[in-house]
Amino acid sequence: MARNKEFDRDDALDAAIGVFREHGFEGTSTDMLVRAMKIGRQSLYDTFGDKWKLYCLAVERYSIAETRAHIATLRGEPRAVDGIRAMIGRVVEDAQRACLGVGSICEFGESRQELSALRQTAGLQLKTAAEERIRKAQADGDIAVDATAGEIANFLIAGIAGIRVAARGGASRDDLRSLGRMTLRAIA
Amino acid sequence: MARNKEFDRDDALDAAIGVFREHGFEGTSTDMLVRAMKIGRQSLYDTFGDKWKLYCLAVERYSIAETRAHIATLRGEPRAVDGIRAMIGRVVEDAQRACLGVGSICEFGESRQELSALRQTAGLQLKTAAEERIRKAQADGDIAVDATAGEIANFLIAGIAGIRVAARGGASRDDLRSLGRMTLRAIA
DNA sequence: TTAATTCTGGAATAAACAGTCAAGAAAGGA
DNA sequence: TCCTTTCTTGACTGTTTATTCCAGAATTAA
Repeated sequence: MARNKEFDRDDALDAAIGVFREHGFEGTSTDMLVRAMKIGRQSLYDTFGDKWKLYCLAVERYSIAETRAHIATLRGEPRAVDGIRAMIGRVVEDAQRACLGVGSICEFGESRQELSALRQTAGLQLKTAAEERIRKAQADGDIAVDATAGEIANFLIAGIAGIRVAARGGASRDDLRSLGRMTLRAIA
Repeated sequence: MARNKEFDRDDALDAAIGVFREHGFEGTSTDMLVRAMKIGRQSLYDTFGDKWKLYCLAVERYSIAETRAHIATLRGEPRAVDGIRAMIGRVVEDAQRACLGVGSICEFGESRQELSALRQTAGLQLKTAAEERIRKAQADGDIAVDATAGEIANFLIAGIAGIRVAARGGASRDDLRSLGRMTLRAIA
């Protein structure tokens, strides 16, 4: 069995993610994808099916990576509240690049069940991990106890979306830092 | 000079807004627009130029109306903090329908200066009005004074975006109400 | 009524688009 | 070496798109 150059599927997906997060699904043409992914048109169709399947795979890969990064940051500090701070801090520092999750939510809402299912999986993972750390931080006396961990987790996740929309809308780095600070202040 | 049925330009624009906020610019075809606006294709091009100009006009009209509504709600209560609460409450209750402002930010970011300019105008108006009420509420002793009115205004606006993204992503009414409560709690 | 004007709807156009096809280049296994 | 497989390339197809054109219907002023 002869194996060829056989481009890296994950690298190609990462390139597709880069295009989709900047231009959305409808704003992206297959030509843009082929050029960015540096593969032949036929390889794209052979490997990923069609544009929609590729988009779904891109969103899935992005969600998994982003969720994993959030959770790693969340757990990366011994003190739970510091992990929460770090998660928000990471969002602020990375906010120049558009978020494919937010983009796909805004573009499609709940109209595609494939996307909704993907989001639910990733969202639940993140929320569960966040709740666990929030409960810990509450037990440490570092954040408010007059709201449930679930409420606080949802608030943090919505806060992240708010920061990312603000960034996409042109907010300065200082504005974003201020938003991060306010979001954290809110749960203290 | 003979004047005909002469469809209402604003009604037509409102219909276009309805389509654009649900499907975005790229996801909307001129056929969808013509059908929703209930005007002839030629009338659309005669009256609005082309699809992009129509989109810009739709975003402008939407932004003006939405900003006006925010400010009216903000000022609709004698106590400043109640106006702020009411503004967030209105967002929560109206969040089933996609926001064209958030949609256009996510779809185009800062890549179209026409849109960026529109947004800046509307955003500044809202921020200024919010700051004025925030300062009042601070003077009343109803909200925190350890953050500037500008910071709090930005936080509220980002919070609104976060609530709207959450809603678009399928959050329940109760979740949204909880987000509103948390956002308000944050500035108290 | 008649004339002027405005909207409509379908047809035409030209570009962009997603997706397919087929010939060949590259690369490794036999 | 030759064969098999995989990737590339460019051309091709058929559809969808935005936009324009045009003929006629509707509407109102004179």
